[in-house]
Amino acid sequence: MFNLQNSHELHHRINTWYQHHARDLPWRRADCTAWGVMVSEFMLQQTPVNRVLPVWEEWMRRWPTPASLAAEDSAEAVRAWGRLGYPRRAQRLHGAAVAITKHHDGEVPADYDELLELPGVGAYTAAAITVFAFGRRATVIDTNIRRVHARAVMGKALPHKHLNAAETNLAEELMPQNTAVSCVWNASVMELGALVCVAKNPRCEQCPLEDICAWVKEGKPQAEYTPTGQSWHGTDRQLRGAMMAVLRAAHAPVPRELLTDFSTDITVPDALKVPVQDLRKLDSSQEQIDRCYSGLLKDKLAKERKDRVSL
DNA sequence: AACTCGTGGGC
DNA sequence: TGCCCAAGAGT
Repeated sequence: MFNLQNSHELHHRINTWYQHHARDLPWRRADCTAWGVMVSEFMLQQTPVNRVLPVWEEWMRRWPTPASLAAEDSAEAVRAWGRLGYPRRAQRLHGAAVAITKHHDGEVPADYDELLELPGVGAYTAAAITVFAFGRRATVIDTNIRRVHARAVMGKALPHKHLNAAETNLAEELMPQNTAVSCVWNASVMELGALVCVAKNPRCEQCPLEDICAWVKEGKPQAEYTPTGQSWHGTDRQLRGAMMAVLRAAHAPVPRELLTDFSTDITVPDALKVPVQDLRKLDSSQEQIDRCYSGLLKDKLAKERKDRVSL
């Protein structure tokens, strides 16, 4: 394990690397609002930067403040979310905008605990907004940071399956005391994990820590477990994703048949520009279809009458 | 604590 | 090609 007494060496190396290699992302610019940072953090949950960029730009243009989003129906948020995935994030972001408008005078709160109260904001997002939007001192822990810590400090190929107290304690111990330095540190470690210390085929020759990395020192031992893959083909998720595509394209309630009967040819109204090829590839049981249909209603991605569905 | 929730690029 | 995985949150 890396000697924590030398953590200032880590700070200096990684922060210096960041000065030269950080991407110029719009939500990192000085003129980006706290709301802009918040929107980016929601979109970046489990979604790569390159796919977020164009959607974020559109959202900022359309909803420059929490109040402007809160004034819309949540269905518009889900539509504007497009194919980013995990559409409940759009609902939660809309819900957070409503809460900010109602309880925080329309301003994104700067306090960690207040942020945590907002829908869709967990430990990571609350810390990220605290640090990146307000320049306050908080410990940011995401998948990139966990991986860098696991390798450089612990000498492991991957972090534990689930974030635990030991990892959290380590992250807090590694935090620079100085607030301004700590903010750069959080961004730097995350960026290093995103660009260099990546999950597969890490670019160690580009890493500022190569000569002191505990994992490299140990000869890059393999992971102690193999991550369980996320199933997709033939699952409810695939089917629900196809249904969501239909609902996003529709601006009026959709007949149940349009969502559930795609065993043969589907006649889609011209006004409804739907990627039906996604639907036709599916081979789902009626039971599965019903389950997904109910799930959409249950998730309030759809509502009201059960024979017609809308966002 | 373990599962579930979408989507698409990279290898 | 098929599998891996990505700035997590909620239950």
